[in-house]
Amino acid sequence: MSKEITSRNSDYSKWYNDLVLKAGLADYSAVRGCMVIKPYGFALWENMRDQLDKMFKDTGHVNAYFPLFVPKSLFEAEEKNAEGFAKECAVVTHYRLKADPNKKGSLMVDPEAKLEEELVVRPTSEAIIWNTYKGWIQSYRDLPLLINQWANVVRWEMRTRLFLRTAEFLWQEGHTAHATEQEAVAEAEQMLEVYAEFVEEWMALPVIKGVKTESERFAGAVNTYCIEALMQDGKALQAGTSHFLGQNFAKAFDVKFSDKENKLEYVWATSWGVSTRLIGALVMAHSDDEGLVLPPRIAPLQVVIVPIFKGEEQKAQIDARVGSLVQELKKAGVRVKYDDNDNARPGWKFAEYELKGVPLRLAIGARDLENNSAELARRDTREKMSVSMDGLTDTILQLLDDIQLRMFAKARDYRDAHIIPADTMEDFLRILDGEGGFVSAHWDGTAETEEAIKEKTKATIRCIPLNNPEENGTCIFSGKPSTQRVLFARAY
RNA sequence: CGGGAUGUAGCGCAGCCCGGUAGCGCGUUCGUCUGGGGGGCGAGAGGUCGCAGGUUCGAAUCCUGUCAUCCCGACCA
Repeated sequence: MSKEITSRNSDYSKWYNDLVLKAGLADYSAVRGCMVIKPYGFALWENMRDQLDKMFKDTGHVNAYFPLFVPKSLFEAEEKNAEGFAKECAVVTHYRLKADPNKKGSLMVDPEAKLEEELVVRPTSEAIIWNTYKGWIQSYRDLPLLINQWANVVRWEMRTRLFLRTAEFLWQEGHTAHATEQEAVAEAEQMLEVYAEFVEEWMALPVIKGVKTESERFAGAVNTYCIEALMQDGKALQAGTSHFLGQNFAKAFDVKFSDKENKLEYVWATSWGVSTRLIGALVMAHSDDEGLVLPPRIAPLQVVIVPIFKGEEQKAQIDARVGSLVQELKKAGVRVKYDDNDNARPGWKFAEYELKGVPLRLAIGARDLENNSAELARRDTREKMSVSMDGLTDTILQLLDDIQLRMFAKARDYRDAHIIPADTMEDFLRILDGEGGFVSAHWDGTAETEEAIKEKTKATIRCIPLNNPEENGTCIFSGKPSTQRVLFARAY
């Protein structure tokens, strides 16, 4: 009907856009490259954010907030980082508008209000944060400093896509300072584990933990850890990154501390982040041609109850039955909605809640009242069953758990079936041009080869998996000796 | 920044080639019958045709410019 969505087969990109727009996650805005996150999409982000925030705090971090603007002189202090982001920075040059004398009703930038120093709108906050940390850290007793911030950042992208790449996006960025290298490395690894746990257990999305190659590494980092997920179209998506920054920022911003021997040392740093991009990953990994499929643990709504009735009398009976059930479910911590809006009919509601990916739908009508039953439909398998009203809360709790596990298992099976070894460039390309996925291949370790393969196949090295087995072989491209396979894929 | 496409009612589109004052579906409003998979019937409301110029007696339609968005590339989380 009016909410037909494009099928995955006919046009995957269009399917994704349709889903995001029609399920009410986001909307385009009047600003090029920037989107509006609508209430339903934001509710999803809130659930993700709340859980991540809890996990950060459980690992000893605290939240703070740093400015949106970074003076250019600070921004350029860490050279590699500045260079890496320079091409996509929005810059504030003036601080005032005035009426345009040549055009009535229009405003113009006041040329007399030019800033002495331009302000860079943060593409990431290392610069302003390390400039601040300098004043906070004197002694080893001030360490470690474990701070996270929830913020927006701006990266002026040429080409944008809802959630996956927008000019402005929401994220969290953790920035930590440590007395020793080992401690900082451990922190970066720990946060990678936190991300992996969150994405797998809450978003039901299996990930591969790994390390980036030098050319894919965060600008200014010594080492970049990442979690990589696989979408249904066979393309990979970086779901989160955690960086060991060494002493690069400490040196650039002169952040030193006195150690126990009263020697001055530069501190060791990490930073780590995930963004609203995760919502894009969630959509592309689980959803189907009917709409979103959301994992119960982060679904804004877990259960929707739809009454089916003729006349006020039946409606009142259903209300009474549902009322106590809703109370019970809420007490059990279930996010439930009783949709008794009489403006939409049951069939319409069924389709609408499927589009929105609500994990469970309960329909109750006159027949059910007689039989003390209800019709329960699960979104992931689209399976419908008649269940007893007795013990229904337990039935629902169990099903929600089952959906969560099943969604993960399904995504994991798909992912596992799409990690394919290749030993020739012919195989390599055949896999990518076919169903896609990760191609596990030997690489000689040089940036030149990596670049050449990218040029030829559009595939990049997504990561060198953690605990990657040693295996002697020859580079798939250059034929030079190699000690391990790495994962290639076309990526978002 | 290069290539392609689109802008007409809240949404999706037709009309444009061949100029004559705007139409369809969905939604919406009212009434009614309805209700277990996106309802039926009847009656309404709703549009300076993205914006600015130009050609013409007359422009949604032709011309020029401009803005915006989407898709494909180069860049990136």
